[in-house]
Amino acid sequence: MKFDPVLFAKAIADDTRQRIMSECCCCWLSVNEIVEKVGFTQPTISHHLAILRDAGLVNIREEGKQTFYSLNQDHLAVCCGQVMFKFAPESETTINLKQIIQG
Amino acid sequence: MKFDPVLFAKAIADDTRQRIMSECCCCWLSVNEIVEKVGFTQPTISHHLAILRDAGLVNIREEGKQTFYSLNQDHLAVCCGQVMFKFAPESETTINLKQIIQG
DNA sequence: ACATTATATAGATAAACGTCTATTTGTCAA
DNA sequence: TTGACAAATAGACGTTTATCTATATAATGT
Repeated sequence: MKFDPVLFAKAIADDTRQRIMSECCCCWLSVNEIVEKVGFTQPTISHHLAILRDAGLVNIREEGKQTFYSLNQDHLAVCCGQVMFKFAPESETTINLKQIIQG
Repeated sequence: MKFDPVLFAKAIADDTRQRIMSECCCCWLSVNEIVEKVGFTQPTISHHLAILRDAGLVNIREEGKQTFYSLNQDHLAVCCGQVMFKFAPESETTINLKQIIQG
């Protein structure tokens, strides 16, 4: 369950995946709905969703034939925070963020 | 000067670059010092430093023959914040961060 | 001027990645 | 049980990327 900053960064380091993230940032979408919105083939979208899933960045809900995805905003925010703690420990923003989170 | 979340994510999405970032996170190092610490050839390190430079993630100081690099912690923190604002706008952490920065 | 040292750039190569088509798996309705 | 639909998986292919060796550029010391 340990945080892997390379896995996280690789997961978000692609234009198509960022478009998927934008589309299902704040709502649940089926794979087909994402396909229609993003404009690649269904296998390509499934491939990207698997990468986001492996990084823990999406919530998944199966419902009959369909599978719905939504972005896991909280985990994404945590990952960004971890990157800040690791690589920008002296930045004011990071120090303030740490105080918020820890109490 | 606009923020490009794909460029940023790609820049940090590599193990070697993250090792470089760790090494010169909080100090200035010459290219040769980074080469010794990270353990790849000098051209490989220069290649990665160029990618970090293009993403605005390093400060550069030329001094005679040598070039010193240090991680731009503030810009890194800003980029992480931008990713949070864009993809996790509803997360508590993001909302709190926004308040810190704006007020 | 020349040799030396530090860094950047060019070019080659192998591995990783993104996309596609084809197929498989699983669910539902008739 | 069959047919239709949704999603995942397999495999192929072209592009990008990370690394290396070789070379160029630039600064310093003799």
